[in-house]
Amino acid sequence: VDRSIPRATVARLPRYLQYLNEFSRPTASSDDIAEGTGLQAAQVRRDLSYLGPGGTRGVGYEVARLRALILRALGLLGPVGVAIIGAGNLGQALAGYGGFHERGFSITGVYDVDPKKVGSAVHGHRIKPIEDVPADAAEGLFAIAILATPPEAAAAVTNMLAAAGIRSLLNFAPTVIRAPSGVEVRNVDLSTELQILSYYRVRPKG
Amino acid sequence: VDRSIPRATVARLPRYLQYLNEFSRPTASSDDIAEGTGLQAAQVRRDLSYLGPGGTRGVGYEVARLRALILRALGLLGPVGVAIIGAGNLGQALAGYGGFHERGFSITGVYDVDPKKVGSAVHGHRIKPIEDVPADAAEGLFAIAILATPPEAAAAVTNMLAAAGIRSLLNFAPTVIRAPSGVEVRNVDLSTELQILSYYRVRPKG
DNA sequence: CTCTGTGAAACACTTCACAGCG
DNA sequence: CGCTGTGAAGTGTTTCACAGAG
Repeated sequence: VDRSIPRATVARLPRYLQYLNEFSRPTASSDDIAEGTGLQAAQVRRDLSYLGPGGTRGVGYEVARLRALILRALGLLGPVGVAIIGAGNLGQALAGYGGFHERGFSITGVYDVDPKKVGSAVHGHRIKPIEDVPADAAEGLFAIAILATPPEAAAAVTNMLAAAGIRSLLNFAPTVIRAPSGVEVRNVDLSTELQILSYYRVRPKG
Repeated sequence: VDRSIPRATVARLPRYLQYLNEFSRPTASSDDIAEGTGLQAAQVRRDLSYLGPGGTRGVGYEVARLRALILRALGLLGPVGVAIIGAGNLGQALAGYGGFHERGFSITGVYDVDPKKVGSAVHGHRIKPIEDVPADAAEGLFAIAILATPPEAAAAVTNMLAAAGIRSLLNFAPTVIRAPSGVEVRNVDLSTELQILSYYRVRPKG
């Protein structure tokens, strides 16, 4: 039996979770979920089938149970530690994002190179020196790192994190990061998104 | 001849553009680009082939020409107007992002519901009332809208924009948006990204 | 010889359509 | 009867491997 879930399905699981959080009735059918998320009912059923049998034929999926199944599949049984690298504008804004705890994450550190920033606090998190990253990572303090550095620094920081055993990176710096092997990198870049949208503006439904 | 470009390729074009911007030599081979972006050389060639013949066998792609081809394919011949809906924390931060002009976009308006905010300015952009959106959109002032509203407001704003003929939305609100037909929506959500990364933290290389 | 551009094969993902459970 | 779960078909994407241009 292959226990792994297709990448495309993994990318949709958070969407189901989000929808289920706002769902009021105790059970939801694949049609309900499809309707609410804008996906096909067949796709919803296929996706959820990877989590193991979770529904009741003739009824649908028990919402509370399905939520738990998705959280377990995503590895969100307990809080997951997240480090923010870079305490500039963006890093500080991210540190202030209130939804971390509620969604199963906790900020375990905010790091910066600038000695003038180190020691001060943003949104209740003391800023630590970047040199502390390897030790904190090795200690298992955090499992995911958010890169909020200037683009020039991103490559060096990536290597430092990879060497320290961190395998999950969320990159906000507008630069191409070559993922070291075994490391999963997700890029979130405003310009990239706008450029993609620009294509579909001219050529709808490509 | 089918002139349309596969979605997966469109999503990678900005990455090529970013890489080419930092490339110093006058010509780049598919191996160079693959090396720099972390993709396969065959994929680079296939992607670029959708732009029409652009390379020289035995040499590679002329960087300046290739950049122009990609920009044209993305519909970025002249500046594209972008509206920011919602002048809260996030909306203000986005309005301050300096890279818009350089990347071919220009902010044509920042809109908010709150009468107390309307009239004041953020980063040089006067905040307009949300009621102005339909008229401004109809006038062709902007072609892409960035949603930076609270999640409760996102659905209503989406409908308003769709009715006004806007077909490209970048949604930063952490909520599920059902795209009206013909409208391309891209979601950028921190929690979603972290949840996906959490999966690969537990199960590398899925 | 180097490197592009592309048929063809391989792979991944989505959708259809329906057997069969509750 | 309503709905799940899934073979099988359909579609989209990636990779291989090489003919042929420069």
